[in-house]
Amino acid sequence: MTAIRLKARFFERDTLEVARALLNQELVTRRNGEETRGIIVEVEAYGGTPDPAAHSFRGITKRTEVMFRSGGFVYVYFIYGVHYCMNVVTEDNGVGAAVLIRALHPVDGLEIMKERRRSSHPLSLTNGPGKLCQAMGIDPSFLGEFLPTSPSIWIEKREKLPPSLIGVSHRIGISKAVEYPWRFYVKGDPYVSGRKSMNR
DNA sequence: TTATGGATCTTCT
DNA sequence: GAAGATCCATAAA
Repeated sequence: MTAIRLKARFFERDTLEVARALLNQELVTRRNGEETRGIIVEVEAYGGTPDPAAHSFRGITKRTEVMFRSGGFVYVYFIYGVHYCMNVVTEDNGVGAAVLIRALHPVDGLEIMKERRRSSHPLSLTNGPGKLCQAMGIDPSFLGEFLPTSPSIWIEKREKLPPSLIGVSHRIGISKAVEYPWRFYVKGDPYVSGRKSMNR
């Protein structure tokens, strides 16, 4: 079966729909001919409807400009002076919504990931937003890339995950609008972020 | 095994 | 000047 890249249409939808649909899709990056691949197993939705926790809440700024583009662009930001996090922009031009990729299940390029992450335990390669960016080589040079056409980053289509396998919870690491059930993850996947023992 | 604090920088107040 | 969509090392129990 040939791999098909997700098109702009996929991302130009309701943010919560896109968030759920992104689970089980395959994220690919290519840097210097080195390819890394991982299945998306955990995401969070931001923006769309009024969302005080989203970077776009206060309107367009230099930092959040990309988030207001049409669906399919890549929004990368630097956080806590240490880590990068990656989002996929959703909905139409001017909305200001995105889906944060929180965890991947690595499937290809494991050796490259281990080098970039300086070895460490296999399970902690991509089980968190900062970690997966490091493992996939995602940095500010990916900011503003367009997934449907970019030569360095894209998402390949896989089977849609049945609702029974999708877990839902509140978002992690924020202090506003904490109660929104906008975090989605693949039930039972060992790469979902969180403390090692919390995998029931 | 769980809890706590440091790292370190961009953006907005 | 302060806080933030995090991670990891270290300390305590």
